[in-house]
Amino acid sequence: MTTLAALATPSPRSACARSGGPSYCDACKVRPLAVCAALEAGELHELDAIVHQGRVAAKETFIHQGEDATSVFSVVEGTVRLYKLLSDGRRQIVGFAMPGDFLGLALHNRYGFSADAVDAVALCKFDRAEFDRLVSAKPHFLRRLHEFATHELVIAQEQMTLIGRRSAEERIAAFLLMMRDRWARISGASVTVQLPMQRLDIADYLGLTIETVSRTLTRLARDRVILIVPEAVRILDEGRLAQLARS
Amino acid sequence: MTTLAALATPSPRSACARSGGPSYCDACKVRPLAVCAALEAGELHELDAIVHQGRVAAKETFIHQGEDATSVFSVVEGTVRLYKLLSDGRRQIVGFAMPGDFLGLALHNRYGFSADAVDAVALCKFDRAEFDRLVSAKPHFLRRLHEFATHELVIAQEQMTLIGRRSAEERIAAFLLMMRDRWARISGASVTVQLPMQRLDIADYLGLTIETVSRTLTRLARDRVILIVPEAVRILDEGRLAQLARS
DNA sequence: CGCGGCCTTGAGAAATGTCAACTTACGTGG
DNA sequence: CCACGTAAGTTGACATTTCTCAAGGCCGCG
Repeated sequence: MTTLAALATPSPRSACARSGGPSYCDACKVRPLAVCAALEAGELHELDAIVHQGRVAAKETFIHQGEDATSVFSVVEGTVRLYKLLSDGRRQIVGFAMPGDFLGLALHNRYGFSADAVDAVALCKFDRAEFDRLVSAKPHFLRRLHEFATHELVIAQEQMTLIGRRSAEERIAAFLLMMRDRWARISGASVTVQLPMQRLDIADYLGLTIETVSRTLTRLARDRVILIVPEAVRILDEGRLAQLARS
Repeated sequence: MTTLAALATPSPRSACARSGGPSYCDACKVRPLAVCAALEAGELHELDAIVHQGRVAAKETFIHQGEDATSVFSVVEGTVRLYKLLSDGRRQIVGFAMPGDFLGLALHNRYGFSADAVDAVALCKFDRAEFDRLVSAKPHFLRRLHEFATHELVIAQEQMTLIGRRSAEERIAAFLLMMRDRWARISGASVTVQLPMQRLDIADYLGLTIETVSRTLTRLARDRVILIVPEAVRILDEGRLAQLARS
């Protein structure tokens, strides 16, 4: 139910998404994408020594906005939604974290957002203090973390522009292309864009309502720009979609 | 007209906002707020050796979205607006930079936004390569930069929530309180909130139109929550304003 | 004094939100 | 294996906020 309890597999000192065999981060499938890529083979065991591998079931919350930020995470598998809640229940999803993404940048040691697993998620969890110690000892690791933060900031600024200045159709088109590109980095290009999150999540990410998302997707499908399939969307007319997103 | 030309005062190796006397960063009025605070007295001369002090007149653009990110900046005086332009002229202001703020976080060495001076701006400019060299040599400086980036990210996420999920009135109220708090850090608390930017800037920051901003401010003034004065707003009923912002 | 930039105000339009009904898919238990 | 219940998604009718367009006011500056 809470952060730690949600991380079912206890296995401390286990590997970062190891695929059997000796438990070391060097077997990790997402390492090239993750922050860990900054560490060389010889340094990996230091990370290995403090990592806790975990799984979070779909819909479980493992970061609670406002709580003490005692851990940081690296997503190995699945999709995570990061969001802020207003007192009256309105929600803004500030990002989706996917394999390779780093979670836990926090100010004043408090989480600024909550995080749920969208589908089944596997992640590497680190105690913040231990992680910090490692980061302090390795400037190139800190540099990579800083690159990740900078990247996040750039994405956030683009998201502001999307939400603040673009129409519903433009937002949806841009969202689909963004998801396609993100999956492409992780698992290769495809015209089928996996959408593990539900309509409500898309709505709350784009600053729209679920009905507007549904109607807009339906319209794009009617116009043969996309094909809606369960858990995904197939892009039929990439040029048109890109045009809608730029506009 | 362009980045470098706009930085009128040539004076290389001058101080970061020095107030007369020997030209060194240790006379800088905003140093405690700026990234430079991470450097100790003994290290300051290294920064001093690569800083170029500059001034940018109101409305001049000194960072152009998409161009090579050859410099980074620290704002000393005045207000800067950072924005993204869409091809059809729509604009989203992604932030206002004020004294102590750091500018120039960039991905792939391209600026992701443009930046203009809102009023007369004084800033410290650094060649990115030289700055990077200094950062690489001083992990505690990198750490401070990372803290700044993290802070920016937190702000950006709040801004997303503001734009994506709050009404015009809530946005305006939150904006006024944010500006008040930012000025408080720089120059002390006051019920008079300086607003150096024009209505159009506020609108483009909050994802609204200038008319909606104007109407909303007028309404708040009519309800005696604020008093509108030239270049500023006086907060009359802080409780009410905070309530509107939270809601 | 008159012009131009900025701001305000009003009237009507448009995009998106709200509310409600209905469909579809899926898992559970009879 | 079917019936039911529930969660997610879609669609329609209508409401509301915000935008758009247009006019007018204020004020500093030439």
